[in-house]
Amino acid sequence: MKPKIDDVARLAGVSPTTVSRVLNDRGYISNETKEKVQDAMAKLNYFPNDIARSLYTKRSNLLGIIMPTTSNPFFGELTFHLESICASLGYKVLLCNSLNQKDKEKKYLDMLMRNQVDGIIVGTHNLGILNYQKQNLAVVSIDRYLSETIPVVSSDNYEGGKLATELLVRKSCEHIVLIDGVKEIEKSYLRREAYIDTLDKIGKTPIIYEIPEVFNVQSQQEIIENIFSEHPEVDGVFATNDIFAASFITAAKRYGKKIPEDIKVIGYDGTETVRTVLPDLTTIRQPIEMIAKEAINILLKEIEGEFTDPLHETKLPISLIEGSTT
Amino acid sequence: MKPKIDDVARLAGVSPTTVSRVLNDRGYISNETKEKVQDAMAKLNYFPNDIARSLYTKRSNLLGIIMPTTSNPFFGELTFHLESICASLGYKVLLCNSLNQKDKEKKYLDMLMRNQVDGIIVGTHNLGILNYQKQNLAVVSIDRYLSETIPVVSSDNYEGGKLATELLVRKSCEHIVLIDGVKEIEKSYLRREAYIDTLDKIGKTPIIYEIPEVFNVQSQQEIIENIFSEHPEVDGVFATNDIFAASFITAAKRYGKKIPEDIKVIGYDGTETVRTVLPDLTTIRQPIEMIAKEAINILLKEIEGEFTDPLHETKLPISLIEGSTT
DNA sequence: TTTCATATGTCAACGGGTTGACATATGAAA
DNA sequence: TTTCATATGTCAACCCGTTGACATATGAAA
Repeated sequence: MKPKIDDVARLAGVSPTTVSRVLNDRGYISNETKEKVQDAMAKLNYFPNDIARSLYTKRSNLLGIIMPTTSNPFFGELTFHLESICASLGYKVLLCNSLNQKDKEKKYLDMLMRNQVDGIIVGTHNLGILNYQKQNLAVVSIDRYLSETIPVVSSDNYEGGKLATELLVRKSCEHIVLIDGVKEIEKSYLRREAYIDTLDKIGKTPIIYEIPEVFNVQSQQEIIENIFSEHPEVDGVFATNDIFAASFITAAKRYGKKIPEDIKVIGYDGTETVRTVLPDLTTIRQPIEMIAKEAINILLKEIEGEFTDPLHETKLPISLIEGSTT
Repeated sequence: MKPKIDDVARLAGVSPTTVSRVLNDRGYISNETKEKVQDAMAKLNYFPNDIARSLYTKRSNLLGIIMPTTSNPFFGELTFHLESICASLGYKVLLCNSLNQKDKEKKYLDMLMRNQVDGIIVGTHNLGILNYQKQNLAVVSIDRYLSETIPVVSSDNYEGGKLATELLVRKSCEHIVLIDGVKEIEKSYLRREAYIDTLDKIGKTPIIYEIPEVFNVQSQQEIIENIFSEHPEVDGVFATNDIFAASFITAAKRYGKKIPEDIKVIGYDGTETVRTVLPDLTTIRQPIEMIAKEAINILLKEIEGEFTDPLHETKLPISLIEGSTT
């Protein structure tokens, strides 16, 4: 059986209250007693039961992180930073990979509520559910507009979309295709809007390809290949994430198109992984670590009840990284 | 205040015990009562407190996952699969990114113990700590030999290393360099051993480059660049992960070397991300999902106490994916 | 000598849900 | 009419650590 506080007390020859005082650094304890207790804990291999602790204190120090999937480099890196920061602040992280599936998100949310998480960081977009379940729960969203009461942290998507499109225009692309995710209600499409606006301004027509199953490589490839038959004139591609961009480049090679000579390509995200594996790719880099920091900042304020602004939105700066694909 | 079981009971007009009976599907309950209770729960937005529940049942249904970093595509994908499978089995996951740092791993382990996890899945290699802290804790390791009592799940690293090296030999490479991580005590180096054995057999000398900070892109690049000055004759490279391979290819380009004409390169892991971003890369693919499944299988058996074999090792099949870099 | 900061003990309530023991009531089958 | 499965209630103990109230003891400063 696992040792409990009474076992420690007995071995150390003190009362359970004293052990608790040592554990929580409360009241008066002599160094001598403190050491005796710590020795006993070490000897017994005692770990205080945080579950019992949480029950009494009503603070779980648990945060939920709901992401589509840590398989994706953007979310994988985001999750890493989020968790690292949480750990440094004494928060523990319950990880949820929802794959953007509504039913899974619902289940995960339920699970997080039952586990008394102090807050939730959301990187997926189906959680309209949150509205009425919210109650006092602290929530912060990354890059998704979930509801009017949930603060959003994102990078400057409009600026990013503008920078990307303008670069292609500046490089004399005449037929610029956008490869994007599917337009859904809960998600803002600022990258797309910037693309459309920028083309509008110079009298060009947007050509948009939507990839529905973000995490299904197969269908992704098929849709991208359609571009070559349906728009053989394409000479510029703005992909709203680097994976799409990479898939396009692969397809382009198969179709005998040279990059950047025949077609210029710019991606989005600029994750470390893609920067390492495909350093040539021109992309818009998101400040992933900064996003993580800011999201947690806001969430902690919500948890402490210091946060009141209902329509809070944080836009962090992006940067253009020019490789050799443009 | 959050509603509790008594609030639900009051609203439904039943006793708390009856609510508990509904929650746990225990004893006799009429459908009518069941519905009344469920309605009340819905109305109050009640979530049973899993913390209180765990305290009594002594089962947290919590698993700890300790990985170096989810930023890395291999571990990101592994974490995704592990978490997904856990979720489908009713287990919750506490995520830990240790960056392979001993002090962090120690802290994480401590945290997991305090949180009464039912088991731990380890993908890092510093946990000699586990030996004496282990007690009754169920642990399974992925690809690392932590101690004699901890089962290991991995893919067939020796076979993979052999396949990779043999491919380079078959493609007439004369000077084959291995790019590997740093050799440490707790980790097995079967990929490296296979490389050495294979070269030995045909009378060639191994040339090994070790990259210490797996997650520091900077130093990684520097070490790799040394290859060109120290071994300009190199015409084949076996990198023990795809990221190293990609870094080498980048460096090779900078040095005016053509791949595969001048130098042939094979990587390791074959993650979806790298397969998408750099599909040309020849690599040894690990069955990541299968590894995750098997690890959890074993862990659950340990938790249920059905597991006895102390020296358990599972080797899953790898496969060669030939791209155009060899 | 008095006073007070320091040091430790005892005790019980508390957090929220679970469970076993036991009581009671109803309606259908034997 | 008896019996029993079904249905629900009451009650208290339990899980484990925390905390406040209160008692007691010691030694040093005033």
